[in-house]
Amino acid sequence: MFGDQGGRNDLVRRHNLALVLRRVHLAPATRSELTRVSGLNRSTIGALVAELVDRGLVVEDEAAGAGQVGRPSPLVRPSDAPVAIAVNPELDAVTVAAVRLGGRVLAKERIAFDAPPSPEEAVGAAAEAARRLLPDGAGRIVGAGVAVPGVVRRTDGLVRLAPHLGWHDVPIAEMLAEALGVHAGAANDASLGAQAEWVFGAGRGVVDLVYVHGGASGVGGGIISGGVLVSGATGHAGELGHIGIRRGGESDTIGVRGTLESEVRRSALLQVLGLDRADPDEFEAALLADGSRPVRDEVRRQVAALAVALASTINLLNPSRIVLGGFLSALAAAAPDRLAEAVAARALPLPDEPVDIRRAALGSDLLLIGAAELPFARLFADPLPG
Amino acid sequence: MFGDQGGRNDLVRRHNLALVLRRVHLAPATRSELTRVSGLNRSTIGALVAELVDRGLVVEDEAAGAGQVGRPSPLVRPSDAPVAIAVNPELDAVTVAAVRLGGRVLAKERIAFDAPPSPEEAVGAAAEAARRLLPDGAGRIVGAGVAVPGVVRRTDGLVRLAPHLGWHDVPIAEMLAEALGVHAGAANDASLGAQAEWVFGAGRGVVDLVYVHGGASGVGGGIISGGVLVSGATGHAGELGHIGIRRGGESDTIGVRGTLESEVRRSALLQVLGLDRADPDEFEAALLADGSRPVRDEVRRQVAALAVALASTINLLNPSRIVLGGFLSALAAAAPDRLAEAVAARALPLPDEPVDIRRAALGSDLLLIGAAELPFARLFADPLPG
DNA sequence: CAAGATTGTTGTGGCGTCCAACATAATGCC
DNA sequence: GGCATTATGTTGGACGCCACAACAATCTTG
Repeated sequence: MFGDQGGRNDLVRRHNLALVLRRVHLAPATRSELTRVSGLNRSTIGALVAELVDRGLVVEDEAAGAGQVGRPSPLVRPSDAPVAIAVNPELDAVTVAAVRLGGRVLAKERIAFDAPPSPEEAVGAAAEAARRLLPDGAGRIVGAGVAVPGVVRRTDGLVRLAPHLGWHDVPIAEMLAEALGVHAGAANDASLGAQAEWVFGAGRGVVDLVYVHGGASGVGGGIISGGVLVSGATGHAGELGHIGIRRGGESDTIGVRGTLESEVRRSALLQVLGLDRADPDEFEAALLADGSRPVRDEVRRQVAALAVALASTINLLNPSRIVLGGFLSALAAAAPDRLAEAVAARALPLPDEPVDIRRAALGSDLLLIGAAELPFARLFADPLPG
Repeated sequence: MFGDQGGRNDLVRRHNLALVLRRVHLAPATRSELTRVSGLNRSTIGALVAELVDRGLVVEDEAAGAGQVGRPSPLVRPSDAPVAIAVNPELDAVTVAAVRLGGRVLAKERIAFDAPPSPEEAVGAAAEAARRLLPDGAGRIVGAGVAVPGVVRRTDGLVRLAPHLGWHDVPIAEMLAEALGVHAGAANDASLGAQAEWVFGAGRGVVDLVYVHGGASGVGGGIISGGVLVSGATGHAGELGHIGIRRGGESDTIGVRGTLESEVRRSALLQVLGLDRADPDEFEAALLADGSRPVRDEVRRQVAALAVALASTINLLNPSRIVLGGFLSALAAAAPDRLAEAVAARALPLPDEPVDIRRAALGSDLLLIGAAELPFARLFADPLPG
């Protein structure tokens, strides 16, 4: 908690405030629940909650008593006031949302583009949308976060490389902070998706988790180890798409051959399905419905490739759960047993410690919820000035 | 630091004691240096050091003043009294050592075996050796650690699988604790080697590190992320040997084909070198001296395979440094540029953030120093009762 | 409606660190 | 050699934070 620094007493206070706030962010809880999970004294929890209420970060509902004996404990829920601006630039659009604590998407807007938006266009669209989404007094913006389809340096939100957008060394966080007047962060989209699934989705409560996201343009992911997001030295850990799984093969988006991303592609599945484009639900329905030979073969091929990469990841990181998102979720649904068997065949032979492979639980708001976690994480790190 | 628990004042004290002790364990430091790195007050550092001295964990040397203006600051060094027992069972021997804080190997003993030692034999040999290494009053045993060539559950030191020793679900830590009368831990040998290189070797000061160890029986490793050893859900993260890198190929020690361990093998190098067996120095000398075609080809083949696995690991974890130990150190030395280029070709194209690939710095004491870190880590977690 | 149970509230005490003033011990200049 | 300067150890008092205990509040149960 204090890192390499010496701990002072006021840091204890900050830590405990963050603990309560983060817990309430995960899910509303009564004061007595907070007391139990934190191990702190009732009186201390009372003081902490009171301070957070003072700061406008949480609210207390009187209602609670659900048939329990004893004095009812007030339910502590995140306040509606603090709002994070989440931005997700893509090939053909920029999506902007206002997100409340608890991962509640308050309002969302999609601004279409004909060509990939430039950084300036994306920031401009985000700033305008933010003003529309949050008319005066509708909330207090605590920060902003950008989910970028590319390699992002997490420390300062510099987009090192976003091939599909054509961005290269773009200080997107800085630009957005300038435009909005609040602090902004940026990170890889799949890595933020991982965080969202971890906090609110299929990875809830799990401490060692790997999330793998299959997007139209490639495969990415995120790693949570010991309850902490693994960011790596410069913050772009989690690039599962570039795991090497075979010799030769086709090239992926960064020109490397035989990687997960070059073998497991949504476009190849669309092709055998005879579809031009499809939204996630249509895609999955088509994949499950079509039992033709070419589709079965392609699914088998891709599941086998995915299994190699997952097994490598499992042997490397020993997660207790793997969450598959994007089109990988549909791919896994098309052959779940085959996938599980292929993974088990290549992973360490510990049959009584099987890895739990699941489908992502969050829908289209995934990346926006994840992007909002960037400013919220800052809030948790130091709840008071916010 | 406090995990999910609420922080209390006495935990701050414990944290700060551990901070000082761990820092002194890394390298002796003056009190003023401790003040600077911790950010704590002079008076607080004084009190913390005094308490650690009281407990017999550190000592203060009067000498220090190296031409500096001002009152000289006493040098704080780890005490000689606390000793950890380190045990490393292998195919043909059990090595036991007494290790002091600071990673100083006080005494070492190798007990030879004709057949792989059984758990009982290994523990018996360790207990006997410990008595010989530490006659009465030569120190206070703070705990024991076992470096096992196999898959070990870190939480309780259960050997899940050690194929070369023929061990399966052996509670080795428990057995050793029973025999020695102190707490004992156990972990995978390569993972402990990673920790040793991180603390005292080529990974010193680095916060995001991957260590890869090439042993006679296979390839293993360890991951440090954000200054914390990644242990995974059950503590056997770091099995780099079983990363899949190609289709087909030979089987590795757990029967999977086309893994790093099946492609990069010491025995294959020994074979082309025409050697039956060789110690590490002889092996490296022979590899560097022999420029014949078969040797060059085999080195190239293995370097290429290693590069695929390293690049996958880099893309997954974004470490700032990779340390190669065991025979991989010699392999890298035989073709350093080729390795660097092959890795760069498959890693994310960020040429200004190159990964620093280095050879291990610690010698034959690596695993013993790493094993000793297990009990020492416990000591740091709670310095007082120890 | 009373007993029992659980939780919020309040005031006191202990613990750990910071701070400021003072003491100590080196260097550097004369 | 003596004195100013500088850096650090040492000591006592103050502040902040949490635990604890006693009391108050409010529910369920019979």
